[in-house]
Amino acid sequence: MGIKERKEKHKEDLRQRILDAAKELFLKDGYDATSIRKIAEKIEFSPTTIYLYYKDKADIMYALHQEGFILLGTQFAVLQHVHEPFERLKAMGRVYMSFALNNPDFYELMFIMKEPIEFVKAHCHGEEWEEGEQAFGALIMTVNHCKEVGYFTKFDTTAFALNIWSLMHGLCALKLQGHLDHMASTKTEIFAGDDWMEKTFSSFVQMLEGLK
Amino acid sequence: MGIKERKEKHKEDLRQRILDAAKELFLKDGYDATSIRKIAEKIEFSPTTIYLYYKDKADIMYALHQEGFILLGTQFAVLQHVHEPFERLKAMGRVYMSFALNNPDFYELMFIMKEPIEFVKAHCHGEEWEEGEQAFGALIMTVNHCKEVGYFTKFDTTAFALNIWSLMHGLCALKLQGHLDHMASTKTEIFAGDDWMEKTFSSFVQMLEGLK
DNA sequence: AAATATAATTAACACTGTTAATATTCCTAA
DNA sequence: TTAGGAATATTAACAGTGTTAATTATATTT
Repeated sequence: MGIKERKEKHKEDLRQRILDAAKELFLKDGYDATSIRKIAEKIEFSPTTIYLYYKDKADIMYALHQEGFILLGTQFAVLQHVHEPFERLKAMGRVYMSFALNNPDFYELMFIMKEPIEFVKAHCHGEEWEEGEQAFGALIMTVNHCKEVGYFTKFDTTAFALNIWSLMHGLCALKLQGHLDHMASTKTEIFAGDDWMEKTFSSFVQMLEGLK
Repeated sequence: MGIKERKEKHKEDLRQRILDAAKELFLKDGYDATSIRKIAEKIEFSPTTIYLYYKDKADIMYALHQEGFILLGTQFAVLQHVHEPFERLKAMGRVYMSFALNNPDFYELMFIMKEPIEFVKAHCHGEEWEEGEQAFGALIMTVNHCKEVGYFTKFDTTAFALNIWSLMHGLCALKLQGHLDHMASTKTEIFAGDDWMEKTFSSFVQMLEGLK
């Protein structure tokens, strides 16, 4: 039955081609401008064909959402080689920030938009979406390691990890949505100099260092 | 020329009626579901009439965005009566959190969505949008007052204020987009109990208290 | 009352996601 | 080899969206 396998492979191929086309459009023009019809045009198929391979637009975007988490996951994975826990924590912050700045569309899809997480809730009830949880798991672990070497000893691990994630996310989100730049350009007397993301992050690190 | 004035007033009235209809739909069904046609139907006018009073949809949403900032501003204004700076800072955090939870659609429009801030950039070049900046100004002032009574003395005021805003925004945004609840429901062993927003905020306050 | 300015409307454009019905292709069994 | 049936792809259509141009109705001024 080699023919059936080839059929299956062909089908899997087309599914991937749809995703690649979607990804290209998405990274170029963003979520809204990535329409089913444009994806179809890119792969030279009829728009409705796409619905034979993906449930709907949210399904396609969820697939990209997953790709994003895998990408962030691989960047986090490298940091497991940094043995000193606090150094690793700082490095994770830097990587998170870089990821957001270098992949703004992915970041938006992964952490800002509602659609993908609602798709998870609606269709992936149960075990799915390990990728996202893994990243948070890595943070929890690192905070615990930090506690072992004397940091944050008075704090609840989960609450502290949420603090860190909230701050990093808030900083990235405010930057990406243009709020930071807007403040810097209107409140010039207070926002002297530039790179306030870096300055804010440094200030946060300084804060954490005081908690040893 | 009393007639001309009445005409002007009538025109201003319709502008307000459009905004009220938009607000009602927006608070009920959110941004996307608030269409020009639905607004028009509500005020019993033709859809295109709306374009005689507002430039486009973003213009209407910017008006609501402003209303949101005025609402938050009034809630902040009350806190000026809290004299002890650190107490005031904590109260501001609580008010910010409550505002986000009680007015999720407003919060999204004000701090999460791109459209309104891009509308500001495109059309309100210059002096406009004091409301938003005022809220941040209040935070800067309070941080400075905290420094005067011995808090955060080693930190740059602007960077520290950005830290606080980032954390509060990140926490609210993660909550509103469903990320917090998702984590709590999948990582049950780590997220025992509930109200992790409150727990995270408490942890943050605990952190700030250590900086005296 | 006629001319003009203002206000509101209809019709249309160019899109969007999505579904039902139809056509085409391909593999299997007689 | 050919007929039947399943899988795949397409066309047509629905119900929307924001927005603009052209047209009509209303009110004001000359």
